[in-house]
Amino acid sequence: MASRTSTELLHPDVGELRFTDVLAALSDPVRLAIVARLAEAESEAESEAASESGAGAAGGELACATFALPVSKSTQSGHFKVLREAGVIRQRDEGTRRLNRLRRDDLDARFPGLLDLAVPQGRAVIAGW
Amino acid sequence: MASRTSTELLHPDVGELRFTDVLAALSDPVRLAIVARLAEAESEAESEAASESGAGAAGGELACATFALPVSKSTQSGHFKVLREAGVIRQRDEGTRRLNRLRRDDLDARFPGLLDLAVPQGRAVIAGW
DNA sequence: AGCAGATGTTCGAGAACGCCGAACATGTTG
DNA sequence: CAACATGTTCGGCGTTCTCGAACATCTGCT
Repeated sequence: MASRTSTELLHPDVGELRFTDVLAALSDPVRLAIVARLAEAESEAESEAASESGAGAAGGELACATFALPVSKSTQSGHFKVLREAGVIRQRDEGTRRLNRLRRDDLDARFPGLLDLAVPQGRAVIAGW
Repeated sequence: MASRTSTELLHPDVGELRFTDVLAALSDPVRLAIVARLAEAESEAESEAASESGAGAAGGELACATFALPVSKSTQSGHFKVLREAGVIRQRDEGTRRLNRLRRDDLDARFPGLLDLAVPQGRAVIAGW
């Protein structure tokens, strides 16, 4: 899985984030849906931490396979890669799964309001499926 | 001039604006620079109307040729077309020139805050030239 | 009217990118 | 170890982007 040869997952630093790359990453319905689902998982993790329950997406992380996307697996892989290299999500490997988390803090710091705009749009995409 | 065969310039209605198309339109440095210049022309026209002077970009409109862009003319034509069909700008023909204006009202109505985010980024692009 | 210049668009070719199925790599489980 | 599950990589195919060259339309000048 996850190409454990020697290459590590490259994530741009907060200061490295390029507006055009982030917009390009968010300008696709599938990727927008991914972002919306991650935002949902994020808030779920928050409320669960407050209520001390134990299920759900721990830490707001979701594996790639948990998204039921209407594209092939290889295309999904490409979409996650675009989001990661643009700095929209952060990925880490755990066992056979690759966990994804939204980089909300970094995005809010550099482009305040953008995620608040994109997430509802992503939800609308999902609603149309 | 502007292809006066029979096809009129098609502009999407405010309700027709698609988030993904707008983001894709804004995810290019050249187009971002165009938007920033139009925003500048817009505010110039505003202050001039207040002071009753007469020069500058009337009504916040700028002809395609007034942008000194580092791409070929045909590519510029394509960029303006993308912006228009995404609903970011409105174009109208006057004589031999095609005048462009930012659709700020429509964009602010559908995606509030997006232009406020994009315009400074476009200015940064111009500053790097 | 006629012709030259200015402003944009369209066309054709070559490069770059996106999506897919198939094959591969890695980790987990019985 | 074998079967399975999760993702990535590869090669092909179609779409999209960019450019120069040619074309179309309007304005001015003579």
